[in-house]
Amino acid sequence: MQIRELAQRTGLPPSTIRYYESIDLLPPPTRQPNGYRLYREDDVDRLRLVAGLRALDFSIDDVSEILALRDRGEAPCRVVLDLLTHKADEIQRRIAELERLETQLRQLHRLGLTFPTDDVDGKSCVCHLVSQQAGSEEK
Amino acid sequence: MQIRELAQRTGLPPSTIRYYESIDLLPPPTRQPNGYRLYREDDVDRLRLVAGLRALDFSIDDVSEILALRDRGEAPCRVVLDLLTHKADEIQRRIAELERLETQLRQLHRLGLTFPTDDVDGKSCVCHLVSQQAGSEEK
DNA sequence: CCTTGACCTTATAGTAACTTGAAGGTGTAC
DNA sequence: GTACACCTTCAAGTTACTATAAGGTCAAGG
Repeated sequence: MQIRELAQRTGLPPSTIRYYESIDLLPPPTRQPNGYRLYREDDVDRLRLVAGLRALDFSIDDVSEILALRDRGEAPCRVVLDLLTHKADEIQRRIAELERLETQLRQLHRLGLTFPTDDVDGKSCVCHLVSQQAGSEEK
Repeated sequence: MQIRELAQRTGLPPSTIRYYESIDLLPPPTRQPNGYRLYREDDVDRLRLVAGLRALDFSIDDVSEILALRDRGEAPCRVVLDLLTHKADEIQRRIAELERLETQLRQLHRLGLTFPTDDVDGKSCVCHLVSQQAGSEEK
């Protein structure tokens, strides 16, 4: 099958498939006499695993590692399971962060509404509120 | 004050401050005879506004726009207020997405635990579950 | 035979927002 | 005089692609 069919069966655009090949995530496929890439059925499997992992927000590096295990004949399940937990925890933290952020934004908005919107001296302006965040935070 | 002090008072590393200058987000400061950058008090204010907006996840482009308004003597409050609401809505959507993702990850993990972890044929492996995501989704 | 259109190819650059590294100058303390 | 902590510029690296340019291939229709 040509690259377009592989693309359709995995949900990834051809450009991404070529990109994956260029970074050695996918092995170079055989070529037709005219130079076109020619894929086989198990390329679909492999790429579906990649697409699935990427949809779960795993990094390319994680995906590489999992594919490498798989290529060495080891079952990557244990590793994948660990990564799943890790990733879920990470996302939980990110959600908490974003929730804090959203609260802040809405609060600033409410506060901002109580100020005149054409005050340029910066003292009773929402910008003043925003500025105060800096310096009061660390990471 | 030198760049390090400005950095400490705004919570940004010196490299970021130089970067902001290089993309014209900050005006070039005066220089000491030895070539070192020399900042004034109101540079702290300006950079704190930038840091505050970035901490609220506003893009550099948004920040530029707000600073441009401020520099033209207009109060950016109305614009900032609009952006605040926009951004809060955006974050709300992102949170929903991440929550869906987290649920998926945990579910896969639970499912994965019910499978043998050393099965290489790929049929009863968590990898198989992951692969199935691709093709069944579209965007 | 020629053209149109849908494919395919490679290589290069652009995206966002920085960070890191190289290579070197400056200023002060011991 | 030599560590050391600053400072400087410039270039390249990061992440995961996407977009563009410039061109080759193939089948159908006129």
